[in-house]
Amino acid sequence: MDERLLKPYDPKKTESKIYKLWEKSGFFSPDVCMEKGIVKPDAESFSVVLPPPNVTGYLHTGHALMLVIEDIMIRHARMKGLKTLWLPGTDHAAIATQSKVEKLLEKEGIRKNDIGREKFLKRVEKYALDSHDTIVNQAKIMGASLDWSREAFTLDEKRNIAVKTAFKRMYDDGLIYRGNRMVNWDPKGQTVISDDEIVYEERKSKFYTFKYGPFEISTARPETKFGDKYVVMHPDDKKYKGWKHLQKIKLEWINGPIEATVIKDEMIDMEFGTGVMTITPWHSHEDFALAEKYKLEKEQIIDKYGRLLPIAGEFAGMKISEAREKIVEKLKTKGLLVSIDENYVNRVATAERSGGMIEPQIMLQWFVDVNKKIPSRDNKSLKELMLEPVREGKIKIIPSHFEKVYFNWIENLRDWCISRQIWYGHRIPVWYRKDEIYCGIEEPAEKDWVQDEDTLDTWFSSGLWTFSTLGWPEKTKDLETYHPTSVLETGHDILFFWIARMILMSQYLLGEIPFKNVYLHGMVRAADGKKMSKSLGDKAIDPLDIIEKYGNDALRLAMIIGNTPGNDLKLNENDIRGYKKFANKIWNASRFVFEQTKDLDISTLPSLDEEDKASDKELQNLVTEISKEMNEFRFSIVAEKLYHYFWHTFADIVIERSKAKILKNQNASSAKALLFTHLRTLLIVLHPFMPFVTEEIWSIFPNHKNLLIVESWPKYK
RNA sequence: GCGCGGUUAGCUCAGUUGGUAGAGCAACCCGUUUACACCGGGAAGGUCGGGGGUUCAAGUCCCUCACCGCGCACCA
Repeated sequence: MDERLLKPYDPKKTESKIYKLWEKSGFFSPDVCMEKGIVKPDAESFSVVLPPPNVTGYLHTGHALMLVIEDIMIRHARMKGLKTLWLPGTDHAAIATQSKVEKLLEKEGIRKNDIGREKFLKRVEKYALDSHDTIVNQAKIMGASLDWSREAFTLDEKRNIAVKTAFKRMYDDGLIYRGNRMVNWDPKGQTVISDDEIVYEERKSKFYTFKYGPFEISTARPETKFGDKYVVMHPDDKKYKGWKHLQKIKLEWINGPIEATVIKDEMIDMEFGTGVMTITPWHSHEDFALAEKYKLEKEQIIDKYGRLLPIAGEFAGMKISEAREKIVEKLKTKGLLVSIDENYVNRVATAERSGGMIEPQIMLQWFVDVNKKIPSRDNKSLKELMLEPVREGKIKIIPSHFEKVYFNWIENLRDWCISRQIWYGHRIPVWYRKDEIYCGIEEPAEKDWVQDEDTLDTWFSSGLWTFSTLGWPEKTKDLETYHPTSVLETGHDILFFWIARMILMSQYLLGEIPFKNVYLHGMVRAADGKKMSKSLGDKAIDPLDIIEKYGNDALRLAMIIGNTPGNDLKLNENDIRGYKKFANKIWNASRFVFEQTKDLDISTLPSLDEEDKASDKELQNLVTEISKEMNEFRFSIVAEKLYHYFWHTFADIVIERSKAKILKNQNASSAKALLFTHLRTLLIVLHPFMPFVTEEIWSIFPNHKNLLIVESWPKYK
């Protein structure tokens, strides 16, 4: 009897040892599996790219869930003999990482502008590297069977070439353009952000109504009203039928008399407020659109630091927050204030990362045109290229109801603003010389060219992830073998940010889909249902603490059983404790089997009696069932069935029955053979779910040829 | 406002094409029979959110209402 079996199963002693064994074997790499004859050269491939964790610290329970689900898929595929690649990497996460480091520097009393771009970037890179090391180390503790030999980083040299190549192609095709357009300016982070990076917060604010000539207008933002010289009403509004479109009126406003123009447009909601509003085209998406429609003048009121410009007269230079009440006071003195609603609730746009209040501005930025027809892609637009594969079922989203959400997002999609005024990230590959502009992979050779100061939205490089990691733009063997990837598994919160952008990039640059299946997992919540936030650094449950306490296999089962795609998971310590017992149950059952079968000649197993044949058949049926369910990604149900079968059929029935047979020496050989084959099969099918305890038992298994990680998945009908 | 998801045993949740409800944990009773007390045996527990419909048959399909959660849009 192996000494290890004399004590209860000890995950702590076992897990790191087992992971090292796997790493040493090289089986995480499909190339090694082929060299060693475990995978046939003509085998089908199964590939997954790891959604690269941000290098902003450490892994949380959400990452753990992702690693568990993907590791299960990968281990299963590998055991089925597929050419299996799980490719790791990390994401530089431009804004997220930069603002994290800025906050750290703040504590030292340093601002990034004090030390300059170069020095600051050094600090960020150091931080990113440390985070990377922590993350890789954690992923290993979690048992992820990733092919580390192919590891990538969204901001490394190879990925930079991919980014520049992608940018240039899109630029040459007219899909990337530079223009003055309405963008979301974050005065706190001092950068533009995309529509998707906005978080809306409900806030109670004052809602003022003022006299505006013969009209009354309402606003929550009096400080933007200096330049308002257009007053808009609905053409069908009977209250204002006396006024004509483009009619001029003179009126007294904040800083004296002005001339305003009446605009009649159907965008107005007659029922809201007084049914009349003035517009501020420079600082509102909707007003901008209206101004474009009627070719109205646009004036900037607020600068990029959130201060009022000279147009504000005596208020110029003031911060918005400071100016607001003073402006209201002045209007009141002039007798133009009608009322103040103190209980008005509106949604305030804030920046996801910095928390700053978004100030829409017209700015010169870089955009991706999502509506332009692309000749090289059958005159389809990027929008169409994103819609098509999902609509046609080439890309399957699990659970399928997210397809509707996806379509809805694309239909409302505006051009994607990709330039950012931050330092950390891929620099825009564009150079300027007076009025000339040059876009290229390399810096122009001649003198006097100055590169664009801005960097790219981090999702631009993430969008290339399925193929930039496989060597694109080079035509590599990896790219040919593993792209499109089999599954993209990630949280549903980045459906738009990432999944949509990957489809965009792959469809446009490669003319093929990036992945065949999208498996969306839910958010991991604490037992009380509260969100375990990733960006706030809230370590409600640290996956590593759980592993320390209960072992990896237990955590895995707790994350899989009862967790279906798209639904949130409440992580409950009781469950984890229960699955720790299960790992021990497997351990003890194995001890019994090994004890009872040590005299068994496993080269010629004895035949089974009728009763045992029936049990054997039952297991075969189970294997058939779960094999099908594995292929449909129904991991929750498979894990539950295996748990139940092992405990309540194998342990409670098969083992118990064998005791009597062996004791009485009636059909003892049949019972022993059944114990042996049952345990063997169960260890194999349990392995993707509980890799550590099964691999450890496998190492004690008589006559095992290789590691369990590369053992063949049992045949099924 | 538009859309999506949820509502099943005390708790957490499964339940694939419709065929008279399942698991884990908790609680209850019995048991220390040498793989395992990180255990075994037994019993209990649900008119599947409300209402209506289709069907021989509905947790499962359709309509409707309520509550919870989420996404998107608007907010002068």
